[in-house]
Formats: sequence, C-alpha cells, structure tokens
Amino acid sequence: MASADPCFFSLRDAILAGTLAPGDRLPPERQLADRFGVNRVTVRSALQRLAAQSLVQPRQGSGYVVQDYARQGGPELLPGLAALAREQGQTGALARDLLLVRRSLARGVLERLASEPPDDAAVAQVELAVAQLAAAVAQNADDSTLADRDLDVLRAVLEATGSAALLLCLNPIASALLELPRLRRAIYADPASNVVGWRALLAWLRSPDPDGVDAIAALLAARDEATLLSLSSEETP
Amino acid sequence: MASADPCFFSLRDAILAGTLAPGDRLPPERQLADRFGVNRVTVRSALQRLAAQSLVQPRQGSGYVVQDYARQGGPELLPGLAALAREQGQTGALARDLLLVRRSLARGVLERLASEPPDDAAVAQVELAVAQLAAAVAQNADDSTLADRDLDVLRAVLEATGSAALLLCLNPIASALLELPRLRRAIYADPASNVVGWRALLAWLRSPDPDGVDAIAALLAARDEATLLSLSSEETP
DNA sequence: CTCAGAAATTGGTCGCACCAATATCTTCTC
DNA sequence: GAGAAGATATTGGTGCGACCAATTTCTGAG
Repeated sequence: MASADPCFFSLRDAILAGTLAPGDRLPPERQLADRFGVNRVTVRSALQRLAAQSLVQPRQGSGYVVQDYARQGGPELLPGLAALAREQGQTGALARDLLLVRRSLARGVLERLASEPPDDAAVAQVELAVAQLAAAVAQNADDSTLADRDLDVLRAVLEATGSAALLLCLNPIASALLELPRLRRAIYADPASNVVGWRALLAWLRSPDPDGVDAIAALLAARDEATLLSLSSEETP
Repeated sequence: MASADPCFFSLRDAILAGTLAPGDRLPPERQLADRFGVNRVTVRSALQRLAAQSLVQPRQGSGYVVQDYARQGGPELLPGLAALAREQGQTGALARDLLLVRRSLARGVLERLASEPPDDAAVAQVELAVAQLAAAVAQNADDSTLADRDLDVLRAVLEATGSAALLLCLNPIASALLELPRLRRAIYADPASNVVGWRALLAWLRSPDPDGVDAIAALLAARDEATLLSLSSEETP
C-alpha cells in the first residue's frame, strides 16, 4: 500500500536542495516506479504534483526535465523550502525574507486603505479578529493558536481591501511561517506587544490617512526587527 | 484521445467563478469520467491538479470538497483569475491589485538593498538587463518581448538581494500580468519612460541609501498610476 | 429511538495494454 | 565518409478492469 508521498517528497527535496539541477532529466516513470517499489500510476501522481509546482516539466517521448524553480516556481514552494532550511538549521535568512514579504504586503494594504477607506463592516471584522487574538493571549494559548489568530487579523485587514491578489499572496507566506516553529515562537515571544501593534493599526483603520502609513509601517518593521533578534538569541543555546 | 485539460479547466472555472461554492462536494470520479467522456485516470489527473492548487480536497470514501481558495489558495491562481476577468471584461480591479503587489514587493526589495548594498556583480546584472530592455525598446519590439525584458530587470534586482522568497512571490504576479494583454499594453504605452524609471533605480543601486527608498517608491507608484490611467482610457473605445 | 453491524459509496493503488511524441539507431544515397 | 531518410526503441499519455481502504448510509436488533 505504498503511497505517492515518499516519491514526491524525495524528488522534491532533491530539486529544492539542488541535487537535481535545472535541465537535468529525471529517470523514466517506469524506472522510478521500480526504484520506489510502487506502481507507475502512483509515480505519475507524484510527478504531476511536481509539475503543478513548476519543479519539473513532462515532455512526451523525452522525459521529465527539472525546471529552475527560482524562475518558474511560486511561493507555494516556500513551506517546503522552510522545512528544508529547518532540517539544516539555517532558518535565519529565510525567516528574514518571509517577514520582509509579509511586511511589504502589509504596507501595500495600508496604501490601498489610505486611498480607499474600508467600510464599517470590514473594520468591525478586524476589530473582532483583534479581540479574539487578545483573548487567546489572555488565556496563554500555545503559539500555534496565537499564530492562527494573528493570521486571522491580517486576513481580515486584507479582506477589508476586497483584493483577492493580496490575500492569495499572503496565504503561502503564512503557511511557510507556520513551518518554522522557532520563528513562530519568536513572533510571539511577547504576545502583548503584538496586540498593541494591531490595536494601533486598528485605530488608524478607523480614520485612515496617508500620513499615518509610514508610522504604521515603521511599527511593523520594528516588530519584525525584534522578532529576528529574539530568533537569533535563541540560536546559540 | 480526450485530454485532461477540458475537465480541469471546466471545474476550475466553476470554482473560481463561484458556481461551485466552498463546502460543495464534487460529483464522484466515476461520474465525472462519464460526463466528460474520458477515463477515470484522466479525471483523477485533473482533480489532482485542482487539489494541488488548493481548490478541492479529496476525502477518501466521501468525495472531493470545494475549498475556499481565498483562504487556502496561493497566487498561482492569479493567472486563472486574470483569464476569467478578461473574458468578463472586468480587468480593472485585478490589474490594480497586481500592480499594487508588484510595487509592494519592489519596495520591500529596496528596503533590503538599502540595509545590505548588493555586490558589484549583481549590480552589473541589473545593468545588463536594463541595457537589453533599452535595446528592445529602441527596436520597437512587441509588448510581449518588452514585458519579458522588463521582468528580467525586476528579476535581476530581486536576485541582487539573494532572497528566494521575494523571487517566488513575484513569479506568479508576473505570469498573471502577462495574462492581461490590455494591461501589458498599458504598461508599455510609453516604453521610454519605463527605461528612465529603471535607470533611476539603477543609479540608486550603485549607492543605495535609505533616504532614496521613498523617492524610488514614489516613482514606481506614479508609473503604475499612469499605467492604470492608460488602461481605463482604453476601456471606452 | 439508539446504536452496532452490514452494505454501498467513493477515493487510492495496482497491473497491463495501447497510443502518441520524441530520441536513437540503421541504412541508403551521394 | 557524410548526410539524410526511414525504421526502431524509448518515454510520457490514456484506457480498462480489478481490488483495497476509508467513509457514509442503510438495516435491524435491542
């Protein structure tokens, strides 16, 4: 009852790690099936998943060619890269990048909201999400729960813009963040200050003015800075 | 010799358009195979592609449930959404969002580069990309070529940061932009000014200082503003 | 009415056959 | 001997039928 997962992850990790370089050709399906001890159908299932992530490209009659995921791939690869980085203990650089992207998207949202203030219902949604986060903090919830609540807040803010593109870009970033337990802990090393930050954003949301964008952005940047500090201090022990 | 594509696109569009709402269950594989006149293997191939994009989730014994792509999906859905919006002639909102995300990511890059100036080799790469774009403009290349060259510039800038996350986030945005021909034309309505903009960024790159970030960001924003104006003026005729 | 167990439904895997596109080798021509 | 046209082998794509595993639904005993 061998599953398709081992085949998928084995090949995926080999590509992400660079063991299989762009331009390389994979062994033929029948051979892979033999090697992994599964049926060709199962191998094909795994290969199709790889192709869906732009990691390989099938060429009938020729074989599967490894793609350059840096040029073709999307952020859905980030969770996998995060898991890989974690195994190798090199999460620092990736964590910094993820926070940067998140912050950048957040700033984009602020600019949008400054020019088009959200309606009251949307603000109420954000308010609710912040309240639930605060409640979770008060109950000393585990950081997994806190992360979920925190993401709900950000999601509510994004939904206030009515922009699908922003939401879709954030989702994989969020998933990748959750793949890095240490980063998750670092983000919530000081849960209370997180709530304070969101409350500041909420206050701005109620009367959004362009001048406030920089202030909020600076606040988010400072928060990420603190997170990274907390993360690096945790590296040594 | 029916292919998996019709099945895939039919279901995908139904989900993106909302005809199939989150929580709905798809007809069973065998029934879909019958309806589309293909084998179950082919249907499974299409369904696995949908699952890879978080549009559906298979549940053994139960069926496929439609997911809420706004919460689960990633930006790899944007090209599909773009194609759908184009058919309905409602590209304006999506175009604006795409430009916003692109601009936001670009600003994130600037901040990173301001704190960590790129090495000379990376700057040279950007220089080369700008030169090739300028050459294409001088030759009056079609906007498809221009778009590619333009993206190469942005890619070179991102690579200067050495950040995989930023690159992976940009890729699907770029693909989605290319799915909107009108937007593509609007971006290159005035190719020369594009080159000017990149040259300004290039100049900043050679001696990046934090104070210049806002200036470049404003320049990018103005550029997008002009693009949207050009796009909306094209709508009426 | 409740709940345990049987039956039906449905996705997951297997094995084999055949088709279509590509790559490689063979053979013929010059 | 070099190049080109055709034959052969390789390799991904699809079809068919079967069985397994998880879930749901139906059935009947209490």
